[in-house]
Amino acid sequence: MEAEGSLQQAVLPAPIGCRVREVLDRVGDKWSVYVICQLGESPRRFTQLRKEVDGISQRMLTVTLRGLERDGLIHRQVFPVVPPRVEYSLTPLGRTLLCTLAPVLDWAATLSVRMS
Amino acid sequence: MEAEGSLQQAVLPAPIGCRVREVLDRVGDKWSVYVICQLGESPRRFTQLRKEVDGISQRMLTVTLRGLERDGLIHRQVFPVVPPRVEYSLTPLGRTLLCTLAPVLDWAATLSVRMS
DNA sequence: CAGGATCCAATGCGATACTG
DNA sequence: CAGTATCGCATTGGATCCTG
Repeated sequence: MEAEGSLQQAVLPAPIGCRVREVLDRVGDKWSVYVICQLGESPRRFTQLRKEVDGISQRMLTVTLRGLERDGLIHRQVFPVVPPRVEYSLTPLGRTLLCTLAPVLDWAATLSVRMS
Repeated sequence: MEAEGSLQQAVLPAPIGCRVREVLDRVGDKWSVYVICQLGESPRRFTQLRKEVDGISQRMLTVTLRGLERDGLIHRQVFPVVPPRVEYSLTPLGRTLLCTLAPVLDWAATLSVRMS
């Protein structure tokens, strides 16, 4: 990689496009970012997430959580009790992603205001 | 909206998740970000983009460009000549998005290194 | 050159039913 | 409670052919 400096500029080296795609392939689906934002507040249980992430099906919550776990963005902790209790939380890596996403959130918010 | 302050924190208010989805719905498809990165370098013609954005079909390039244009992220300029000449470029809004995306690029790059 | 139109395959996702 | 398994629909995207 030849240019790692001023990423503040609007003009970026081309190969970076692929990099973005890597990220988008991870969190660019319908629910991942939504779930990450929820876990950003505090650890959550399965059913709790299902209520908070509006409209998500039980299947997709499972699929999404599995994917995020496999990518090392969230941690899954099982408590060996009955009834089962499973808590999901962001890993340090997941938190860095959430931080990284913040400017994008901000951009989206600004855009929403303009388009009202 | 109740919290518009410190977006630098890892903990973000929940409703923001929807905001991210708005953005992801716009540029979270397979090719948009890729095209935006290319146009970030300089204006491009259709065929030129098709060569640079590796693997994109002619149909998807058309669809992607139309979408970005409708969302006000890129500008389409037609030169009334034969053979036709059409140039695409980022709008100011598109450039702000590209800037916003920079940290995400950086994050992805770091991640790639770790996972090698 | 820069597309529009059409057809088809792959995937994403929701609904539903069942389980330790 | 926290899942797994199966089905079927809707969307996405690629290939191909055609045009001003």
